[in-house]
Amino acid sequence: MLIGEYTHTLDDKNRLSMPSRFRQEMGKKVVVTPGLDGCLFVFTSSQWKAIAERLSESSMLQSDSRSFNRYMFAGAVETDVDSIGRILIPDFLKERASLGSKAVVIGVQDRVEIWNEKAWLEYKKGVEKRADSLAEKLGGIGVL
Amino acid sequence: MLIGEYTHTLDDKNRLSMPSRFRQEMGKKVVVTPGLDGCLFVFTSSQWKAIAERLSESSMLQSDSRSFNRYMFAGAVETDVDSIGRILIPDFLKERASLGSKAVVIGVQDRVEIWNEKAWLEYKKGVEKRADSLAEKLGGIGVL
DNA sequence: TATGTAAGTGGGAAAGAGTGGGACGAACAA
DNA sequence: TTGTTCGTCCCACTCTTTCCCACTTACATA
Repeated sequence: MLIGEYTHTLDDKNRLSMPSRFRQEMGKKVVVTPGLDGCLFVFTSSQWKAIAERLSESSMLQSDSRSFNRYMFAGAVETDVDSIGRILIPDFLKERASLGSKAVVIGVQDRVEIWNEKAWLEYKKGVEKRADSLAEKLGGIGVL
Repeated sequence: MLIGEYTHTLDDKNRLSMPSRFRQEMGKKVVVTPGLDGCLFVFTSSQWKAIAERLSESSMLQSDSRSFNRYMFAGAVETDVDSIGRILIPDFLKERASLGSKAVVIGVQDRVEIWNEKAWLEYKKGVEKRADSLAEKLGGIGVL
C-alpha cells in the first residue's frame, strides 16, 4: 500500500527520487502519465497494461476516443527506476505538471502521484476545508 | 507499446528520425498515410495489411467508405527505415500535414503519428482542457 | 554523544541518439 | 556519350542521455 507525502528535488537532469518506502512495490519499470487535476500518475508496468487494454477497446475512428487515447499514450513514458530509486521525468511531462526544482510525491493507495509543490499545497488546503462536507457526501453513498 | 512524444527535425532531404524507442517495434519497412485530425499515420507493414483488409471489408457500395478508402490508399506510401532509424516523408504528405523543419512524433499504443509542431500543441491544449470530462464520458477506465 | 547505516543529491565518464554532410550510382537531358 | 541532377546510402560529429560512483544529511542505535 502506497501512502504518505514526500518532497523531493527534481535535479538538472530531470531525475526524481522515489520515496524508499515505495520502491519495492513500484518495481524496476514504471509508466508516468499525465494525471487528473494537474498532477502526474506513476503506474507499475502491470497496472499500465490493464489501462492500455481498456483504452484499446475504443475505436480509432471515433474522435473522442482518439483524443483521449492520444492524451494518455502520447503523454505516457515508460522509464526505468535507476539503481538508487530515481525515475526520469521527460520535459513535456515536467511542463504539463508545472514541476520546478521541487516536486511532491504522494502515495494514493495503489498509485503514486507527482505534484507541483504549490499546487499540492493549495489542493490540500482546498480539500481540508471541504473535508467535512466531502465526508458527508461520501457517507451518503455508503463509502465509510 | 508505442508511447511518448518526441520533437525531431525534418531535414532538407525530408528525412525524419524515429524515436529510438520505437525502432524495434516499427521494423525496417513502414507505411505512411494521411491520418485524421491533420496528422500522418505510420504503420508497420503487418499492421497496414490488417488495416487494409478491414477497410476492404467495408462495402464498396457505400459512398462514404469508398471515399475513405481512396483517402487512405491513394495517400499511402511504403518507405524503408534507414540504417539509423530515419524515414523519408514525400513532399505531398509533408504538405498534407503542413510539416515544417520540426515535426512531433508521438506513439499512440500501436501506431505512430506525425504532427506539425504547432498543430500538436494546440490539439494537446484542447484535449487537456477536456481530459477530465472525456475520462468520465468514456467511462471508468479502472484505475482512473 | 559518537558511530554506523540508509536515503537523497550531485557530478563525471561512457555510450547512444540525432543531425548534417558527402559520396556513389541511376536516370534524364543535351 | 557526356554532363547534370536527383535520390539513396553511409559516415562522422556533436549533443544528450544513461550509468556509475561519491558525498552529505538524517536517523537510529549503542
